[in-house]
Amino acid sequence: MSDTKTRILDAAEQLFGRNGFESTSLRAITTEAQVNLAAVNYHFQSKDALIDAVLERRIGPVTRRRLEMLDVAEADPAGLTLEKVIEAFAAPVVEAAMGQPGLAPLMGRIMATPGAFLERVFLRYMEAVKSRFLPALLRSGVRLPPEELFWRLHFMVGSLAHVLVFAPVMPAMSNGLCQLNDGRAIVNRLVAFCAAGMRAPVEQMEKEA
Amino acid sequence: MSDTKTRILDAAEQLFGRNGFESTSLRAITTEAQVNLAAVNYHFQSKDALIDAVLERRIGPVTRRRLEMLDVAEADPAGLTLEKVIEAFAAPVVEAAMGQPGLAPLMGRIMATPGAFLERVFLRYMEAVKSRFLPALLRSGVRLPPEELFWRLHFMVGSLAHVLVFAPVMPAMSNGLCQLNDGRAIVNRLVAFCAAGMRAPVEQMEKEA
DNA sequence: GTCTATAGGTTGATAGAC
DNA sequence: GTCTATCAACCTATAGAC
Repeated sequence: MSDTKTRILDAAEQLFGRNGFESTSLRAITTEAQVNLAAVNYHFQSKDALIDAVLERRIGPVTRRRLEMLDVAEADPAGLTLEKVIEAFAAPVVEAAMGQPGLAPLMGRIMATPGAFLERVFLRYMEAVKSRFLPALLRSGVRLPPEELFWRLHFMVGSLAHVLVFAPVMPAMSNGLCQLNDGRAIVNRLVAFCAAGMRAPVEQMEKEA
Repeated sequence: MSDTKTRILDAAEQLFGRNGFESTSLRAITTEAQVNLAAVNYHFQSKDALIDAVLERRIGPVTRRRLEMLDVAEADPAGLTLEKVIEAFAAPVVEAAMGQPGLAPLMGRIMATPGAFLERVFLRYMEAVKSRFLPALLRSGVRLPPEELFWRLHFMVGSLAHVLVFAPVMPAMSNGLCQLNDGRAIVNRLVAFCAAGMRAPVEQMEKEA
């Protein structure tokens, strides 16, 4: 399984996460993967198709796991808490990211980069997630005006994306205070923070003069 | 004031925000600014120096405003609430970003991109912010283990950065539900969410077997 | 200060031998 | 499937006329 194609995918994943898609040259990838430059265009057709393949390989399993966890949580409607819904959203991506070194920033980049790449991913995977998680949030007892709910979901995704993007530098940034070896602990902190934020009282808007 | 130098800065700001630093060529900038290609290297010395100038122009005022607002809040120690501290952190950047169309994604990108650019900005501006805001948080009544506090600050910055990065596409992404014309309203929502998150009870960590 | 012209390097992609 | 060699297009930066 350590054939050329896989080695290219592995190297591309690391470098895309570290430097972004457009700043990563095919030459950098083939050097890191120790394969020939032409191998990229043989196994994939273009750099764009390689990007798709890199995303495809990781996002599919995470999306499936998210929906699985949500299924489990929703199987017991009475016990469906806000925390369980948020955990189903956050845990799969955090665990996947922490399990494979260098994967986190790529995941974060996908969530935090608007434009062509996000749309490509969003339309293909996130639509299913959104259509399942929004109703689940409501069923879990969240009572918010639609606009407020959308903003708070946005804040939540931002927290999650930020954790992933900064994962490689987090220990250094915090002077060793924050470590990443325990993905479960990170998810727990994130869930506690976001659940409390979701339950915050809705600010009354002042009337304009 | 609409001289060549300013036109370059304006165009660079827009394009850096939209496509990132490395994906934006000097040609794209000079075309957008309707100036000659060589003007960039005349007025600035290099692309790297241009990036610095673009950042410098916007971040300085925001940093000053942040510290000003914190000064005002801390002038009345009894009334120093968590909300006021978070607002002093978030409001200046949101208001600056919303005031100038196209500026938001650049601000978000600065906050959400680790690596050379963040370090350049972080060391020059954020160190002052951090050294003032962390103590202010404690004085406002936050009682958290240092590790937990750092994580929650990280979550908060992530929410803020995400709002900025996605500002241009937020209305479309929410099917028109979330608009950006009222920066104050966004800050209020963000403050409510993050303050509640900061006040969340600390999750008890399970002992490892 | 503004321009043209160009140097010198890197990129993605491909043709064709093995 | 893997390689070398190469193309055309792009990039940043600069030299030098005006």
